[in-house]
Amino acid sequence: MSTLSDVAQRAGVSLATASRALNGSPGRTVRPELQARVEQAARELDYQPHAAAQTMARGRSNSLSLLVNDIGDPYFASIASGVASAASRFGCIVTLSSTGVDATPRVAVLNMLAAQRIRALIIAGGVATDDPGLPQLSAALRRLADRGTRVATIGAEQLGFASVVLPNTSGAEALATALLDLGHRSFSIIAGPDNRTSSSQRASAFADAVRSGGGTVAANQPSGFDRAAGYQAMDRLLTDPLPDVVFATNDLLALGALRRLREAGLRVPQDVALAGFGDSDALLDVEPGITSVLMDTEEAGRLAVEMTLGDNAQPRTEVLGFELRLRASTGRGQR
Amino acid sequence: MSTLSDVAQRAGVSLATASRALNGSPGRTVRPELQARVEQAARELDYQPHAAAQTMARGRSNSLSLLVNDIGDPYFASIASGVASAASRFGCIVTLSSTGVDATPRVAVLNMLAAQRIRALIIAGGVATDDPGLPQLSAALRRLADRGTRVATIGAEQLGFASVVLPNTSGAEALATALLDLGHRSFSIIAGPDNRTSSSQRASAFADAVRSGGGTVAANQPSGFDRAAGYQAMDRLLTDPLPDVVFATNDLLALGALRRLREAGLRVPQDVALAGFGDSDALLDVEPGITSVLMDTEEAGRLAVEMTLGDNAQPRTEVLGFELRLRASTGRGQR
DNA sequence: CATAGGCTGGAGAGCGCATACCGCAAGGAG
DNA sequence: CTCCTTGCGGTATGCGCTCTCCAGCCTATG
Repeated sequence: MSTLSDVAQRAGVSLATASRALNGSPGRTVRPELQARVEQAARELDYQPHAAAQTMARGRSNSLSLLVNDIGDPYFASIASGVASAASRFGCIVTLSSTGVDATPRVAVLNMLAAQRIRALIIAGGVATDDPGLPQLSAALRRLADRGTRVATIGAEQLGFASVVLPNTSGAEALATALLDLGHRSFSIIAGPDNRTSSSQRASAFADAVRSGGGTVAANQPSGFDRAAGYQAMDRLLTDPLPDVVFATNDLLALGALRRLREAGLRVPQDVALAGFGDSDALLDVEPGITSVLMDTEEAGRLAVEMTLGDNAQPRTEVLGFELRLRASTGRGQR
Repeated sequence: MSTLSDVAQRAGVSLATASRALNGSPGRTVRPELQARVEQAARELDYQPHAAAQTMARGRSNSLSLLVNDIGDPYFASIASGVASAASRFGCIVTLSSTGVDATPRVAVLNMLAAQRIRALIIAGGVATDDPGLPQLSAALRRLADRGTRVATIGAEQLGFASVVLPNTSGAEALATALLDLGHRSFSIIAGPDNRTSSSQRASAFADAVRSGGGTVAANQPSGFDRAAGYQAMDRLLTDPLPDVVFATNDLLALGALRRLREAGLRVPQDVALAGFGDSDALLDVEPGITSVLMDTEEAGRLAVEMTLGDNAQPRTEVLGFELRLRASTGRGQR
């Protein structure tokens, strides 16, 4: 493993010159001839800079860290994709932590990341608003930020950092309006856990929009955020007369509900219409097509990177766009 | 930002003692009283070790790197999930690179990783066997390995490193046998690109097993590896009389084919049976259920970590298990 | 022709930590 | 009671690099 001083020696220059030639130095230049000699020496020795040494000498690292609930979840995977591509444009190494939803393991991870002196931290995925570890998580985050790590969150603006805000409210409103326009009048909401801001935001914005548009919304029971929860929630809804539309606050819930409907022999949208939120890839192959609100999650990742690494002063929060995807599952309003 | 020497000073001990108290030292112990004093001082100062400095002093880092084609793809996301959880058990930081399928950008990434002096590298996802950048990729990989990085691959055993081998051959054989047992006789294969080993392995193993079981296999045309490719391949198949079964070498191809079949008004499995490979989550919500070969990709990630970080001498290659998932899409053989 | 000022190369001081080595004290064996 | 061993704390070196400071040269200017 050759070092910079090997390169310098071989090129017949000083360590300082070799460093300047290979990695540049603000406001300094190296005579082209020496520059070339150094570069050739580096090539001949197959020199690779030692990132840790650079980090130490420079006093800052070039790694960015992404914290997600579950990297196996397509939602987070898609964010990771955006983060990875954007970070590579900044020459940053991306480190990944998949911590689950609880606050406590996150605190542990944050401490490891503090040791890394990471340049930026992006947190995707919320924590339950009533998680007992929340104060410690906030404190750990605050410490990181105080020490120079730029923090941004995606869909967790309540933490008080730069944030990509999901179009929960605007998207849910737009969806509700569109469904009313289609002629639907009675709605049930499968809301997911009520201690997760994104699902409760979607649910309440949807309900408000429906009511102010003259529709009715049935009370709903909190649950999980995945297919199984959707299945169970739908199961409970089956005991009462069905509404025109079941709105699930995310796609997985909607898919779980769909499964229960199929098992009950009910047709979508003839017997009941169904809508989700997120328009994740999981909807791609389902028949009938499920109405949903498309969020460009890759773009969310990109924006978050931009907010932390971009040099131009970025706004502290940025609202992600959305697109309504009206599909067969909500019919054409001829009901 | 307090340093170890701050801690030592506050605790009234030397730097060395503080280091030993906080991070241990092989074969050395610290008197319990001093140990406690150091720990308290660290707590009071909110001391965090400087990972780069430790890396430098120790001469090795504790980061593991995962290289995938596309982290947004559920297959890779699932591997990443396994890798992340296993790596955290080893106290390793995971860095993620999502490089696409081409060899050349991978070489660039490998150079960055070389600078990181990473402890282990896990490569998931193959490269085309005829990629012009392949020799350079091999060379870069070899250099990394020579410098002490432990390399493992998932589904790319041809690179010559420790490897988790996908059950392409055994799984495809088992599937073919099962389909023959169901009474199917004529098969078409949607094989994906023929320069990707996993798809060509599955295709040829499947074809061999079918033939030796008395069935017939139609020649197939290479294509991509995603839904669009499956759609187009199915489109071409529609011009000829349909076989009993269409086997796609991965699930996304199968889903693309399914879409084309639906558009053509053909029913699965009544008009034609359909099978995929991988049993990814994408199949979860599709009706009818698609027969596939389940691979535990999370486990693959875990195994790869074990092979690189585990201290006990690991076998150089490990074959991933599989499970046949026979579902409605291949009928019950009453045809 | 003298001198200021820009350019560029080199010397050297750290960055924060682990660890080899040294020294001292206490305890056991002879 | 002495000598050797063992246990443990401290000192100091160096990991590989960046960057500040200084010195030399060359050019421009009065």
